[in-house]
Amino acid sequence: MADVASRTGRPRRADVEAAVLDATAALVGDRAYAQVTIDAIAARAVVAKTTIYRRWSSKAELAVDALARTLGDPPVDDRDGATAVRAAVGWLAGRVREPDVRHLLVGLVDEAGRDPELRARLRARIRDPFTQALCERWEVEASVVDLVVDVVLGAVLHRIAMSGDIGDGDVESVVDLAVHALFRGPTVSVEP
Amino acid sequence: MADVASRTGRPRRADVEAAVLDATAALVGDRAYAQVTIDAIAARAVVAKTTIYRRWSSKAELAVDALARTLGDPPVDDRDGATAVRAAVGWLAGRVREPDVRHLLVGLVDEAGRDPELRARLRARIRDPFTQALCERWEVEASVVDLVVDVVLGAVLHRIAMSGDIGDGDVESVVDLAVHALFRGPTVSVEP
Amino acid sequence: MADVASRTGRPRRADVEAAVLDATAALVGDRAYAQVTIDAIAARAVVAKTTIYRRWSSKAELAVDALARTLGDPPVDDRDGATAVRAAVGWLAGRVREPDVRHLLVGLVDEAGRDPELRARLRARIRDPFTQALCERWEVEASVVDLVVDVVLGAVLHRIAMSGDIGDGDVESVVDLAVHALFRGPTVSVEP
Amino acid sequence: MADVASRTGRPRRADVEAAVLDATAALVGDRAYAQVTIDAIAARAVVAKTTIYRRWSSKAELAVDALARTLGDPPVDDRDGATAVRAAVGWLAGRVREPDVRHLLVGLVDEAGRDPELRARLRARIRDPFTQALCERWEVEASVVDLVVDVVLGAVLHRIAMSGDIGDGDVESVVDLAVHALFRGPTVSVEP
DNA sequence: TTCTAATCGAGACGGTACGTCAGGTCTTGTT
DNA sequence: AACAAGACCTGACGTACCGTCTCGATTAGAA
Repeated sequence: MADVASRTGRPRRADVEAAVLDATAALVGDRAYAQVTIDAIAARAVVAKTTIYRRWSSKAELAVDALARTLGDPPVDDRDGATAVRAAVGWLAGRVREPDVRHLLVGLVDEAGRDPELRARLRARIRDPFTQALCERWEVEASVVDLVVDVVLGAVLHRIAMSGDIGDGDVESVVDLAVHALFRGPTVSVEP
Repeated sequence: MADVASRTGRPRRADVEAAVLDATAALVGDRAYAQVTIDAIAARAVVAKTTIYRRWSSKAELAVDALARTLGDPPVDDRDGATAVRAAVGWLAGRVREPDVRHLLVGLVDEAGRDPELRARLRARIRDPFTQALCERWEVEASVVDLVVDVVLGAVLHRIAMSGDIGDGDVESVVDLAVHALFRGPTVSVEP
Repeated sequence: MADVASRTGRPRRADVEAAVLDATAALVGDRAYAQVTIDAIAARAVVAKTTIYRRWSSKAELAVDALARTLGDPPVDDRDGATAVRAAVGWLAGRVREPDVRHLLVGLVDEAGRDPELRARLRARIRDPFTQALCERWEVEASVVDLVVDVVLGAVLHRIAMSGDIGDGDVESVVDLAVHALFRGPTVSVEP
Repeated sequence: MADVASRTGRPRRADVEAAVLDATAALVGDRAYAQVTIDAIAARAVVAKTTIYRRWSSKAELAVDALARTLGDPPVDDRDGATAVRAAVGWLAGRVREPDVRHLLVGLVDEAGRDPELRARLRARIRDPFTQALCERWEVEASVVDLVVDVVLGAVLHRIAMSGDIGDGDVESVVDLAVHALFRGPTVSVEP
């Protein structure tokens, strides 16, 4: 979406964006993203379908923004480095277990496979902000954090997709695994 | 599918199954799972659509079988325990990077989120055989292997979905991470 | 539409065509053709929209068939030449005054202006059969009959479009005018 | 349209009306009335869509005015009564053969069927002026002229709609037919 | 050999969502 | 006020795919 509004013409309704994104998140909390129709989103947001297509060129773009909004930012944490990082990663893992975040992310991962632009958008809006937030506060390398994020998100999503759910213990395990790699470095091979 | 062929009536063509599964894998190698239509599969396999639906009740079920067939079995390995296990997990990670396996799996993960039966089928045909193969030959607990598989598959898939590709080094990292957990136990440090 | 049904595959439902054409005529009796939606026709005929589009490539083609069916054939007439011809033309004029025939014809005339194929279809299905029926029974030239038909239909339609209705006397006048030309020849100029 | 300009506020641009009507006529010369969008007219007239809707309440009203402007008035003719009347009717027939006049009229006829106000407007702006011009100069009854006009316009339009074009001879025939009725009276022979 | 029952090919069918388009209304800032 | 620009709502469009169905034509084993 354009960052600068054009100077002329009727300005865009300011509340439309939030209404549509919230409607999307709400509907996606009940059923999977593929089951949520643009018409249903429009109806719930009390907005015309054409208004949605004027702002987002596809369902996927809309989903990225809805995900970014629903996901939110990790809570601030003043504790010691390792502890705080672990908390942040754990928060992310917890968010992905929620139905709305999960449904959006899974649906997008499916479509991202066939759309490079969507991938870039997904990185820019979802992963990068989280990674940056961590890097700004503690001394960690961005590329390593990216991998940690992918491991955590991927593992949790895949586990739920395969088993319908994931236990608290398994989430802990995955987070531990990833954070351990983050600090010790990921190349701790089993062989001597 | 029926295990026993009925005694009367025209017998089913024996070569149909392989032709359809191969056609599915071939088409899914080029485009994403959602882009591959049943009609296209039927046309490529030179088979009627009805013939497909007589054997598989839905596109998803067909995809599971196609995935199982395309994925194949891990190569036999006579080496020492830890080394062989790592090789097996590494082989799995390598297979998931291939477009056909990846597209099928991602598409199925999407649908599995809203279909418990599909989840069960997916576990039974894809994850369990692999887990069993490992458990039979080496002393590892099934539930731990399951988690390792989910971590590896999920991480690799998610990485590719986010970045379009995954480097050899990152694959190594993920496999190391997972195998390390497999032997040390995943509960490295739940408490701070 | 294809005259010969293909030998293979599920045969087309025989009653669909009549149901759709009747539904079209019925709906077009109430409102103008442009106001009648394909969805409404499908709903009234208890048929899927796709089924309609399988048989008719556009709303206009459907309308031509609906018009041909609704219009019907001129009643048989054993009387003397001139009298019978006048009766036939009068019958045509009377039919065009009916809302369903009128709405269909006006809507088609509008679209025919931008579609040569539709024009040909319109001639073949509507005007030619009527002209032929007259030529077969009495000694009249086809091209002259065509012109007479165009004069009668055009005049009645235009009159109704301009005034909302046309009186019985005016219909008589138009028919007389046209039939007079038919027998005396149209080139009876006012000048000597 | 308002007859008196209000005293306060910015005065209306005087050249807008002509620009819009000309743009309409020009666009309608190429494609059919239904294919010409208000946005296209606005763009061609270098005028905002709101400016158009401030003057005309609908596309149809605009089209009526555009038609009246494009059609123009019959040329003055000082010859003897019958000859001049025939020339005037012939001029009208000739004008209707032009693409712009024809497209506008056909499109309006379609819409007039469902809109009584449009019918009245069409009569007042198109048919009545022509009829009056004839009545003022020669001794003919208005209602008869109206019928003649409807016959000529209807016949020519319908002929073109059915055949794509109309030959000069056929136009002559139609005009002769109509004018003949005008002078002899239309009730040549209602009874057999 | 004839009968029987299931398979196969071909394609019609119902249903659901898609993304687009045009008419007409409304809301800004500018003249 | 009028105007330019463009957002907005409404309603219909024609398309695509899924999964079901109905035919005629096969193709075996059973009677």
